[in-house]
Amino acid sequence: MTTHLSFTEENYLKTIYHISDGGMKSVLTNELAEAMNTKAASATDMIKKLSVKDLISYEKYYGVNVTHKGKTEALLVIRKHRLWETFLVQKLGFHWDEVHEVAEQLEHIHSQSLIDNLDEFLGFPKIDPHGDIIPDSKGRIKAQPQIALDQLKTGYHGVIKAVRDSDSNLLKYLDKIGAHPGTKIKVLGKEEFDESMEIIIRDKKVFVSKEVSKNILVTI
Amino acid sequence: MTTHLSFTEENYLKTIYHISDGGMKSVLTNELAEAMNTKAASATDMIKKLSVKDLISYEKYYGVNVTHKGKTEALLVIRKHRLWETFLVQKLGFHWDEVHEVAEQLEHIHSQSLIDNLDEFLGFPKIDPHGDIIPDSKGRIKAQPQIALDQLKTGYHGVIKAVRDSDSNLLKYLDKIGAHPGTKIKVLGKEEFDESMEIIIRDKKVFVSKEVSKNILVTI
DNA sequence: AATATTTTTTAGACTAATCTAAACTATTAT
DNA sequence: ATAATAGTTTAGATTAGTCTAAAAAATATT
Repeated sequence: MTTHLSFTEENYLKTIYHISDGGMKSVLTNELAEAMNTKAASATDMIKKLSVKDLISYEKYYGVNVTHKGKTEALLVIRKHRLWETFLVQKLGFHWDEVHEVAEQLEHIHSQSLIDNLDEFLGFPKIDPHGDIIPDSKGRIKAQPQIALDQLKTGYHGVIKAVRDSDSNLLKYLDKIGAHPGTKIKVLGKEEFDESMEIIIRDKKVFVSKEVSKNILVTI
Repeated sequence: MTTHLSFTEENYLKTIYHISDGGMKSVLTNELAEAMNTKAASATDMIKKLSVKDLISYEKYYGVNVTHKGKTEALLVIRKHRLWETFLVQKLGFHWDEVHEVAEQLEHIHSQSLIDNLDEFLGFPKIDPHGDIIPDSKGRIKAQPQIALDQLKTGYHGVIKAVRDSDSNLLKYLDKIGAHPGTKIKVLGKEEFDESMEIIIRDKKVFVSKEVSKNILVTI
């Protein structure tokens, strides 16, 4: 069933899935190269490889995107990543800003029973420490109606659902202001000049920059 | 401190450590190639690489062995392997004959805090599911006075301490006869012609072949 | 001691993933 | 519409790890 992919192939595929917003928009060669920290020439080569394996669709000089098969494979890698992150935080006492790098390695371990047993050991969690939904064992995920905080209108309430970026500094900052998945917030107002916004979080007023607000995903 | 080694370098080094009995005897190129499932030419190349890095000592046309530095590095990989095996059995419900392949992958994850936290999570175990001693975080290991069962004289008692091979079929067989680390045994006699031996284990008489008895490590 | 056999090393080639530099295609601006 | 620019692909090299085949060194046999 599951095509055997190399470490590198899995990483490219996962990245295409992510920067295409789960297959919603196509990805340009340069975008992919930048996201992978390689050069465009390398991205072109890998695009050809993944294309031959029917994991992405690709038309020369235009963007690429995941096929149905590629999407499933990508989600299975993401599933592993998120289960490992959950393990690291819940069982090994890691902080949510420390788990990304290690999970990047662990997600490539190939063993069906390992991931099945890990899932069971963790009690079949639905979300990871950053609030992201963990795909099921078939590589399926139910989209949640989330919007980025910067899209939320003044006066509205919301609940933080997830954090888009896994950058350690961002996560440490969110800790400081008390912004975790599950936390309720309210938008008090926005500044025109820098698009920063004032919000209420745990009864405190906080100003957050556009950089921050666009990385916080909320439901209304 | 820790030299950065590739996946393959770590595997070669670990194998050299193992088949040299922890540095006790030197390893021939062909032996190494066979143990690694590669060809002698590949072994020669890797021997040169590890030699330049001062992990093994090597004189052309003679065997190789680990240096002090190489021994420590090998033991740190073995530490990871054994901690992961312990995790898989104790926490994820794996059986002791199912963990080797997965641990072979997990042992190459590079993260000091991961292994430190795992060790703590497991309660700083001293031995793995096969009875092998887990090296400490500095790559040190205390040799235990163990002998292979086939060396134990008729009439003597012993306690199983570890199993040398991680072959799944051997482990399943040992399960069947009740031979686990900690189990007491007594040698009733040996057959000259095939070197099989009769032992008492959990109050039952069992005949074990030379193949089996040389893979069971005991203390008297 | 000379020859045969075994073992090890070298030489040269292959694959996966990467790079730089050059060539090619598409888009934008005038 | 054509030139300039931006983006993509190709061509050719490089590195790590592997291979086969041939050469070299050590060991065994007579």
